[in-house]
Amino acid sequence: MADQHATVKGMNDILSPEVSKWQFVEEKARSVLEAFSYRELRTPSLEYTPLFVRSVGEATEVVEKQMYTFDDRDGSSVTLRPEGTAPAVRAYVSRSQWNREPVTRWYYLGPMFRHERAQRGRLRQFHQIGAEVFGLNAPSIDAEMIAMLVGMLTEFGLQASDLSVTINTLGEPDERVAYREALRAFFSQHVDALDDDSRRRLDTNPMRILDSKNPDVQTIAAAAPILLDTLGMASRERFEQVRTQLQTLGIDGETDPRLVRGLDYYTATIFEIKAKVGNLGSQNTVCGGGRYDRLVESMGGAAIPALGFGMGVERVLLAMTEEAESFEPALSLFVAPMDERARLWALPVAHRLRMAGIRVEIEHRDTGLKQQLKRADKLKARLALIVGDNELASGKLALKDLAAGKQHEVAAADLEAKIRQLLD
RNA sequence: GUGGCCGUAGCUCAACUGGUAGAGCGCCUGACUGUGGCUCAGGAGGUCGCGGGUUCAACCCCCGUCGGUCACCCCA
Repeated sequence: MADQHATVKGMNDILSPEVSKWQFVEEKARSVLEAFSYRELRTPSLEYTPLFVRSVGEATEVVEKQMYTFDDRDGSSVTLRPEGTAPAVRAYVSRSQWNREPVTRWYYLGPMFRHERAQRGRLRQFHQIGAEVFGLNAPSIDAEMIAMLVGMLTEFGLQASDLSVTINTLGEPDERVAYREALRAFFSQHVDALDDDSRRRLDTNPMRILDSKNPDVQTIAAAAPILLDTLGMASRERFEQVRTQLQTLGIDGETDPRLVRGLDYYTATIFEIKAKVGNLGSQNTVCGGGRYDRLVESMGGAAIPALGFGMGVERVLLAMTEEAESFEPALSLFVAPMDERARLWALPVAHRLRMAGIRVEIEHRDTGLKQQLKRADKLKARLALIVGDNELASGKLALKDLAAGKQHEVAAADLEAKIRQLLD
């Protein structure tokens, strides 16, 4: 397949009927987000490289080896966005949004790019539905967002019982730094028992050792200090309030003290939702996010707290077990002209119906009625309009209800009304 | 980035562990000339992912490459 028709590895065409499932998810997502008072934000796909290096973090996997970075023609380094928060923050800061609006809720929907080893649920061009809230730091907004996500996934047709919500808190940056040192000290005592990955993380990000899947490392990690225990009263109380309010909203989120995030900007509450159903492989995290209370300020803005999430559209689609075909829109009417003259007469009729919002297909090829009805059937048309010499002569059109097998004689003037009546 | 498995018609797969490819579904056409879904009969469609090697001979063996997939890693 490495020919001139190949797509770039990990990047796919999306066509019907699959695209119908995409549209369904996108429409549902939009309506839920709009209901929660978010407005859409559209940012460029390409940004100057330092934006991601500074916000996502220099030592993160994403920045170190997954970004599509190249020199633009003028020599400046640019990067295809690997995630949506940094561009949103850039947009927020660049127009001093906090001066215009104390609380900003933005959502976005679009392709992200990460050069990873592709597998099921992990593409190089993948799509995220995401949102950011700037200017709020009450625990209730954290709970609101998580509950909204569960609600959105439910709207997609997933059962709440098939989702698992995990939450944790990373505390404030200074608390995190202290904890990191504590962990480093702890694991340093057990260096001999650590695998290579974990040893490497001892320097770069000791918190990641905690969610190692190596059983030996897990045994040691079980005795490691717990972040939550080391946090100050304020952080712990805040987290407790998030948990309580989540319960109020009917969400039973499980606290996982080992949950960490791979992007550096996160603070305080972080969360993840996994889907336990569908065709997801090991990549079953459907969405994740958290607070990033220092990012706006560190990007040159005011000290504005914020939080956000990213949801992987491909993964949501895999979790949804319904066939893509079932999301395909039905064809309302197939117009079958018997010959050139009939087609000439029928085309403007079809045009008017289409402009009236009815989904209509008309045969443009010279083919017999039998073939046309077969085609109508294939297209799952609800109705067929037969136009031939008889109809043109009598002025009575033949409108056939394909499912019922009943044919109706209709005057041209009554056509639209009759169609709407039969479609109900 | 590391390791395993896989790659044959549009789709799902088959071809005695070497002798130059088949089925089902789908698609097209027809079964007395203006009526579909069922049935029947025909038909089109494959450089066996690509390149190289071994061999008298390769879809089947070897190497490389591209793609997919699973696990690790990472994350949405």
